[in-house]
Amino acid sequence: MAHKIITNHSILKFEKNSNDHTVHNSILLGLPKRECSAVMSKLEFERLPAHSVLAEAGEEIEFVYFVNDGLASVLNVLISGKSVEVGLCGFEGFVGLPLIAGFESSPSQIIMQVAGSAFKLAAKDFVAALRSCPTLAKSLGQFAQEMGLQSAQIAACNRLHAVDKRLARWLLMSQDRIGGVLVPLTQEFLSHMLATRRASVTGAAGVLQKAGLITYSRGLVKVENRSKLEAATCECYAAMKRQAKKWHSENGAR
Amino acid sequence: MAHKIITNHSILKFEKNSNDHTVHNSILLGLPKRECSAVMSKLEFERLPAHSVLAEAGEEIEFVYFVNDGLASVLNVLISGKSVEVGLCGFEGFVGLPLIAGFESSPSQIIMQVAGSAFKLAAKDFVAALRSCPTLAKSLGQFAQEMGLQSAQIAACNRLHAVDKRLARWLLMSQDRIGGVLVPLTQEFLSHMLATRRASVTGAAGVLQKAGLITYSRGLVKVENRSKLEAATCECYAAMKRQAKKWHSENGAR
DNA sequence: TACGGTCTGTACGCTTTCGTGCAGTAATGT
DNA sequence: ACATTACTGCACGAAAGCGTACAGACCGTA
Repeated sequence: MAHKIITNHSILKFEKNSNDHTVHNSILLGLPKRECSAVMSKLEFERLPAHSVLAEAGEEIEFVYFVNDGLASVLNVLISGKSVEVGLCGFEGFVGLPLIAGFESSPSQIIMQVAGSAFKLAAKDFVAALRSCPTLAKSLGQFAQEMGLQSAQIAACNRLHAVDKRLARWLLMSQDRIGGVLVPLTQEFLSHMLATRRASVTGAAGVLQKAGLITYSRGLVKVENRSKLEAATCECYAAMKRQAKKWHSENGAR
Repeated sequence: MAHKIITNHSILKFEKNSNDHTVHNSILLGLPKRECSAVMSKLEFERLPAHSVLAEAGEEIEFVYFVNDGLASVLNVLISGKSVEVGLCGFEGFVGLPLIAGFESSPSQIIMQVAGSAFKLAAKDFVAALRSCPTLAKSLGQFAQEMGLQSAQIAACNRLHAVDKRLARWLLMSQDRIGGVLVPLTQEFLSHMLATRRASVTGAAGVLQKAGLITYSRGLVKVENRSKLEAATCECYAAMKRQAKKWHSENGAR
């Protein structure tokens, strides 16, 4: 037992023991003091277990979330019940984007894939806060562009690239957003993300594992060789990262 | 010759003979008088032949365009040279969205698929105008959300739906944006839009034609039965339209 | 220690799409 | 009128993915 591999269980324990309300969310951290305290005073910290729903497709947005930990997926749900992931959001992001344009319903379902936490705010309070916080509005506008970029790149990737490349991309994107080398997700859920059969995920994951890029077992993927994994994925991962970096340097430079 | 089918040639003649500078662009039409005249005074009308490039992937945005006629495609171009369409824009839209968030480069290539025209403005003049036109800023923010919705839905559609459904969706979306029943595009270009082989387009188009939904010949598709075409496509077309409609009713209702 | 639930590996036949090449036909230009 | 270009139809084997099913491995709990 002593040298046993880390399991879901131990991750959950760590999560439960944590009392950390420190702000990790990039958008909140980037606000000037005045706006930050104005917004923070209204925020409520909330733990988000895996698979909790932050927004339902087609429904009115009740709360917005500044994600602090964990990983949220933006999913497009089809009538058949199948879903396709069109975006990923971690501590760098925000859930509730339509509100910044004056829209009130979310076109996508957004769920936590990896348990975490967020600072939460009622939609109408958020809209009010937005009016008095220009920096916040700007940051969220930029984040919206980044999510659009993600959707666009994923649209291309879904069309042109094989399952194993897409899996590698997904793992890299996830790792960027949750930190650490462990990605706690079963093949079943990965198959929903990539909109493919679980059997295909088994195959793709097997390829990556045999190449020594990852190890995984029962719902826990560990990235063993990050740089080789980057080499094994399609260009889409690098393309998104490059454009995001470019945008932020443009923004910082003025 | 008398009863000959309308060809590309006749469309081009019509285009060239037209002297119409009437504003059809929805965003401009939606502006209050003050903003509209402020913006319009700086705009320059420009004819846009098919395949003209409005923005180059990864490059700085020089001009923005309020599309007035024709059809622009937002393309994600991959290293291989293949491209995937991630969005469509006609008279309802605008090219240059990253600027509204303070970003200066376009992640996508945007080209005219169907010849048309636009009102054009230098990027820095646009940024200046934006500051004094809140309604414009809001409209563009909303349009950005709609383009994000498009990308997301297309990402799902590209993953899950067969070529002929996607082709039908594309034709419907195009028709909505250019008006009329004629869509002047060759199979070769359609294959780039749908990121598939031209041979696959031939097959899919043949299916639609045999079913009496469209006729086409040498670069000109004619929609013969709109409602049946809507029945023949996947849910994605209706899903996008429904959400857009919902958003606008939410916006109008307040 | 046994059990039930969850997760993973693998196999089968089938459909769709891919990559490619070639031939036929309509429009264009000189 | 003729050559050239552009567009379309089709055929071929190869490859990838799909839907499905089943068995084995692992875990927590009783």
